[in-house]
Amino acid sequence: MQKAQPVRGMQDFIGEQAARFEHVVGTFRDVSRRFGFRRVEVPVVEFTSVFARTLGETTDVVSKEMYTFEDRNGESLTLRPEFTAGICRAYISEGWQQFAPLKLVTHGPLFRYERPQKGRYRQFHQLDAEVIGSAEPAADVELIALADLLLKELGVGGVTLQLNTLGDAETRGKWREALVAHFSAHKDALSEESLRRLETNPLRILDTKEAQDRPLVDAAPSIDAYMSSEAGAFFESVQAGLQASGIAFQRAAQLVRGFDYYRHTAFEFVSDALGSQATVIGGGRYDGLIESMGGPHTPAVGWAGGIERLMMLCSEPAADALDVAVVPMGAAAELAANGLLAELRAAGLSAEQGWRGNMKKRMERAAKAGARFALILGDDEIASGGVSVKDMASGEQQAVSRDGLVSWLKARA
RNA sequence: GCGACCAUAGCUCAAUUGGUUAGAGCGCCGGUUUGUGGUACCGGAGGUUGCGGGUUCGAGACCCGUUGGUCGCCCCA
Repeated sequence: MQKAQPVRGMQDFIGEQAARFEHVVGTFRDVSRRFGFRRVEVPVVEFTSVFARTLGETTDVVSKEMYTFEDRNGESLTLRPEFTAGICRAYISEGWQQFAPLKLVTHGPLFRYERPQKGRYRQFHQLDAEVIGSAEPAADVELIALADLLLKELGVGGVTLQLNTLGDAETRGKWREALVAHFSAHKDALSEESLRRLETNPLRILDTKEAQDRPLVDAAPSIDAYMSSEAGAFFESVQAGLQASGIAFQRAAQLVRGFDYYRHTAFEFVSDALGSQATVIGGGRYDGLIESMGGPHTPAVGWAGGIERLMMLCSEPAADALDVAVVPMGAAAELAANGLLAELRAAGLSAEQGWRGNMKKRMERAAKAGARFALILGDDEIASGGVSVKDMASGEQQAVSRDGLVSWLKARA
């Protein structure tokens, strides 16, 4: 039999890792609640067409990088590689138009069939925030402010916000044409990679890592020259809103999104500590997506952030402390400990006991569990109707009556 | 899909240019103390050196394959 092992790119978390995961998700819940975002739940599995249609049937992304399989009815299903498409599908099929504008958050596992590397796994986890049904730049500002506060509360340092605009449909189209014309005129100077992108995804040439492309990219036409007055005003408004919110950003002219449904704002919070997988939170406005999926024209903006990447960058969460460890000695005390534990837990205190071993062993377990107090319960205590309470930090020990025990502990724990 | 590096105890790592019964720290279990932890001392369990083949008198070490990991490329929704 094969040795038990996880599927490639899948991870198991325990201890500090699990605590960090919980810390990131818990902070996200808390911060998003303060912004008035509501939780939404959508399936992990969708019809393949939900993702294929929004991503383009022919791209690498669809053909090679999705977990796609046939179910027993021969239907092509896909484990979600992102949140947005599924949420938009739900928006259309559940008639959530009636609730618009919607401020939604969710988090959970996503799946991409890729080669694992630093901060990139086949099953990974993201936080996700979307505003659906609002065309106002204020929605973009609020969404970015949510991400900004989240990073601050997590204590993530060394992150900068990069901001760009892709303009409206008209601006984007003209700019794209100009870029294609520019690069096509200098094909002989382009790297092989960029030549390929010229055919598949010309905007992404701006994102090149090839030094030889640098001069051409720097000389490429700027979107600003093609910006419609409406698109220009929108971008100005977003920038002014960020400034007024006290959120620092950098204009990143090379920051682009390949798909046509992206409009206006594009942004990424980029870390200087994660190697080549540097984006911690990325998002933008996708006014054309829901329409392209067969729904009504619906402006929307959103972002997603990788939980694993945030876990690597956030400050270490405080270890969970245990209020009370019960240390029973003898059969009568072990029996009595059950009632004592029930009482403590019902009162809101965290309490557990060592299930076996002599007193030394149980005290060791109490210390290892991080207990504030050890409650020693033996024949002497049962006879006197009290409990010996040891403060694990100071080592001081005193007798407390059984009747007043819970209130005594609650006052101190 | 491509490239580089890596794989020894539960974990982190040793093992002289290929040489005999593969070691240590931490952790775990037990004891010094059958009613006292965080520090001490003593003892113990735990390895077909990822897996398969090859070279050699002899392989943890060298070669080939394979699986997995790490980092990068492609891609990045």
